[in-house]
Amino acid sequence: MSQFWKPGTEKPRILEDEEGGVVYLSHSLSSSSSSSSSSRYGYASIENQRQRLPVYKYRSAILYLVESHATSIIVGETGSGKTTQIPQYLKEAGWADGGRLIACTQPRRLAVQAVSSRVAEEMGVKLGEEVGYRIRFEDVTTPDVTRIKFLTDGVLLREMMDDPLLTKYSVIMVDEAHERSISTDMLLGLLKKIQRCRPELRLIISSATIEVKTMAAFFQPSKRRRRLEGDELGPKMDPAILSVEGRGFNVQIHYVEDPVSDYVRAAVSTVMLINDKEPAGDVLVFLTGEDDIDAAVKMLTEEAQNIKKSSSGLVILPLYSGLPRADQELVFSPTPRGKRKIVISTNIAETSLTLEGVVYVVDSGFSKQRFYNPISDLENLIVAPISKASARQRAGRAGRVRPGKCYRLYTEDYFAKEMSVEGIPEMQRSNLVSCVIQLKALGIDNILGFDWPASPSPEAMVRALEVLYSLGVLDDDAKLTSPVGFQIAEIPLEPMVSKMILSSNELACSEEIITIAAILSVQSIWASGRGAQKELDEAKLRFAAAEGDHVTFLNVYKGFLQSGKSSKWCYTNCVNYHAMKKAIEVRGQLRRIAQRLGIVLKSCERDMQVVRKAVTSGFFANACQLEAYSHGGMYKTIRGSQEVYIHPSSVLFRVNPKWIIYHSLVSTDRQYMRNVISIDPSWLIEAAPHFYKQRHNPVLH
DNA sequence: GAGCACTGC
Repeated sequence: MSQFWKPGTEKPRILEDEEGGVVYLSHSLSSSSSSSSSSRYGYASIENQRQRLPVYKYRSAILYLVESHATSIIVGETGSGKTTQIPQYLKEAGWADGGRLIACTQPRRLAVQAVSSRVAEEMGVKLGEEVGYRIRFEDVTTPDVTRIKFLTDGVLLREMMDDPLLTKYSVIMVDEAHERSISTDMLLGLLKKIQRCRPELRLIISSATIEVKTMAAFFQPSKRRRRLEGDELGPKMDPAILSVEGRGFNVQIHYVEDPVSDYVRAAVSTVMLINDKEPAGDVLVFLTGEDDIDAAVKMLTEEAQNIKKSSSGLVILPLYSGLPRADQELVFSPTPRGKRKIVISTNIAETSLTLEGVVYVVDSGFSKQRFYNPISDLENLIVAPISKASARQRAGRAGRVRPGKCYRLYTEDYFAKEMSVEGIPEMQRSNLVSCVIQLKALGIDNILGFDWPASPSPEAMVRALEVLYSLGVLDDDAKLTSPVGFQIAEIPLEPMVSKMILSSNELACSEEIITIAAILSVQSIWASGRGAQKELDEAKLRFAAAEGDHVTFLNVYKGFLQSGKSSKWCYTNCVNYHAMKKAIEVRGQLRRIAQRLGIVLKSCERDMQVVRKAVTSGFFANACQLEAYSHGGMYKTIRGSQEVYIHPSSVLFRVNPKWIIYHSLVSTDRQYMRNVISIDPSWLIEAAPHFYKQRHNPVLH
């Protein structure tokens, strides 16, 4: 065993850049690696395996930085082992002594589960004891026993509602911070605030991109604060930066010489070229969405049939999240001997899923990205160029098993000069209603002055404040109202859905509304079509309610319960069994929360008018009136006179009631309303007098 | 008669 640095002993040799207050560690200075030279095929103990990870060389440096700096930023490519090893190093160094906890957050649930079970295995303990995890619905930890806890960043944000200073934790490691999700950014902003009250708390920000200057600048204390701190004992407030190399193989990058006009066609011919010229190895193609992917699969299948050479066999598989589970799993099956697997995927393969055996990547340079317009309050999905960071991540997918190649369907000049370094943080591309209410609930009064890693536009924040005001969540001073505001903040759903649940109490239909809220929170309860469109439409008719989609959901739920929650029943009725199971889980959680908030669980039996009124109380802002019968029924929103249409998947498509409320809009060539319910316009003034009366709406008066 | 990049509480 090599000697590790312990607090109080001589520090390891590290270069310090006092000017910027940033610590760099050059590779040559790192402590000697004790990576074992035993054959990689031979037996290696867990300890040996741990020591072979690139991060191991930096063990004492990391512990030194964490001891001496309030915030350490660790840059490490995939395969460095930072996620599994750093929490263990911290525990070994005593950071979990005295009943304290080490936290490590992840953006995704699956990662939380995978990483925690790996770490438990390495430590030789039972998952849920010394090492545990927590995600929504699953708290696999034991109080006073668990020392290392993996959790989603969303869960840690929720934990702050009960314990605003997160006092249980001695170190919090925020992993995958480069992804810049809304909850990661919120967490970073809040952790920076917590640090001021808890100087003993240590933060580790873990990022895969080299561009960490902005992150370091964010955690840099202001000059004034630094003066105040003076020479006090304790960690330096200046963030430290440490870079750890990854363990990926080299990936050779190829660019096109001239820009391509049709990236689907270009992707297909590139795959054919790889198949023709390159040795065995699977291919991963990044396109933007279902349409692109289906087109590419079709073209490739045709081309492959045309050549039909003796040995050339392609296994062509699409991959996107909307694909039925069984089809998704096909991409993980081993490639048959003599065949080449071609996976054509969305961004899901960039971060969420890892495919082994990929040696060639084809990168279109585009992905679908969400953009939010605070003026129209609309979120749109738009095909947009990816960032350099994304391009690098995609390329890295080719180097997991052996040296690979990445074919970029854009020019080198474009990559160098036009591609942005990093993507726009999600915070700046989204509706902020949920985010703002959560900050308010944590006592952040000055939302416009909140110190974010990347500030959203003032327009977006003002819009969120307006919506929350109209829902009665905020008062004239933009403070959370009591009890409504606090209750809505407590419910882990969009505020408009939460408002609907609160109103269901007075309307005595909480059981029905909670069912609707649960079903709206899962992707879709209908089995995705794939050639069975007719069956799906027929199945929908069996459940269809004249009132609209929300009431239809209640019928499906009733049928599912009567079948004994049968998967066979789901199959024959084109209902997605997994989605129903998830909805039932969410429903259980919501019932518990509702009870805690004093909502009486009560069914309205067959009275659907109260159900529609409850929906109206949350979604009054989405009310529309039928204007014309063109294109199957053109509606206009009452609020903004925006032209909208009922989505053909709705049970009210072509039924066209005069007044409806929609749950959400999808924007394509038109604005389509998904999940609509018919209402009586008089309910609007009843539900939101301030919202509709102040506008002197001629339609309603 | 059309479509859902990806997450999360």
